[in-house]
Amino acid sequence: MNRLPVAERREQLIEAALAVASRDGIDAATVRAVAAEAGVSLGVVHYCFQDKDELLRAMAHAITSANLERSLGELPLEATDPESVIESVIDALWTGIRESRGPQLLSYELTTSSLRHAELNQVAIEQYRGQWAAAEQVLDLVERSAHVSWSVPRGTLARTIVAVVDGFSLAWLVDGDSEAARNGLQGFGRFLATVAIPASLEADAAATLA
Amino acid sequence: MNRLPVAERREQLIEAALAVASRDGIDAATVRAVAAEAGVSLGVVHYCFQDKDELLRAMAHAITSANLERSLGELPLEATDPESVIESVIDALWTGIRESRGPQLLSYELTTSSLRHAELNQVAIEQYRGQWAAAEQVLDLVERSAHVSWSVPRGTLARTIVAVVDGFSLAWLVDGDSEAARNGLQGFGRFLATVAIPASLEADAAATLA
DNA sequence: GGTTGTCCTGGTCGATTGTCCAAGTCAAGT
DNA sequence: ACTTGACTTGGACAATCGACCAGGACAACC
Repeated sequence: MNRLPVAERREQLIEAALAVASRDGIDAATVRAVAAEAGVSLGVVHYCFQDKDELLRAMAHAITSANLERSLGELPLEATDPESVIESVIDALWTGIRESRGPQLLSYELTTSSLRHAELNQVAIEQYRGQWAAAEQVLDLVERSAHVSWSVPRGTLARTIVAVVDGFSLAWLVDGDSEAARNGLQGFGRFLATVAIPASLEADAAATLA
Repeated sequence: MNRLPVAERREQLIEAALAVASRDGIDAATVRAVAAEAGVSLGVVHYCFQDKDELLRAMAHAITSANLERSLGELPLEATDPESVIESVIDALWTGIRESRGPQLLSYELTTSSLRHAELNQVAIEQYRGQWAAAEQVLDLVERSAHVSWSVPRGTLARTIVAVVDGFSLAWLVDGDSEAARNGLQGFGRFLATVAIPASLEADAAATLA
């Protein structure tokens, strides 16, 4: 095999761990399986990572980042009325989820594992801090492109968004009913629209005054 | 130790497995740990269960039943207006959840494990079929005691309820913020009230006609 | 060309796991 | 009292795991 500087080898092993764990579950991501997936001999893993836990933490960090990029990457916004903006945002979000079943399931496995094993202590809370922040960014986006503000505190609303997406995603992982998940999320989107108050009047007035 | 007929011994072992797994996680529920928790020697487990998987399936069935009983057991209903009924139902439900952190986390561990391991294939879908049915029963209850019907199909609404409760529960398991979870669920309850249409007129009319 | 340090090899170790078994114990029925 | 069958015991087994190490291979630099 070709020699690599340790930093690049780490990235490769993280990718391999992600592939194994997404495909076969977190329990299948043994040191040996990861080494085999990367086409590397056993000792390399312990040369690049002190622990198996350090590898898992790095993998968790990687998948969390990937999830956030996927959530915020697309978002084509053309419409301006709140209902349409929210609908298209949810559609893009849900499409991203349903196309990554393995990583999605792995995320929940990581969350529960983190809550049980002290070595992965910070993983779960980092996942959710990231998701809550991402949800707030989505709220910002809708605010700006639909010219609305929210009648509910942003933090509360962001937490609700994450909870609802989590809940429907989990149910979809179990029974595979994509239509039910999509419909449920769109129903939540219509609720979201009811707590969006048109800010055009006050905003325009403020802009005019300035 | 005292001798027991195999049926009772099975129940005892299921309880022991539930205790170990709720306290230390599903991975800690090894055959040896369960036997030790029950104060029984190693071979007894394989005398009562063919597999470790059969024990885990029995444990999953037990915790699912327990969760459903907990969700439907209490529910003190005095108020008659939809908002109050829904509020008290959600309060009781959330109280039940926050007082059983271990079993709640174990439920999610079982769900993800079921989705990865073929031996636990049916566990997750049974969990959710039970929860969806329970949510429909709660909707029935609210219907009858608040004299409303729903402007959204029951199945859809039940699925949404389970998703929202799941989502907020998971977030609470991660960051432990009980107030945020309670507020979020009550906010969802107020949304639920908006899709409840007062059926008193038609119901009374129908009753009068009959 | 020799030296130094980085990177890789593949085998070994102890611990833990699920599974199995030969033997022991005890209560019930004859 | 004795036999039968149900229940229990505790050790042994192979498999798998994370961790470790002595040494080989290679590139870069003096």
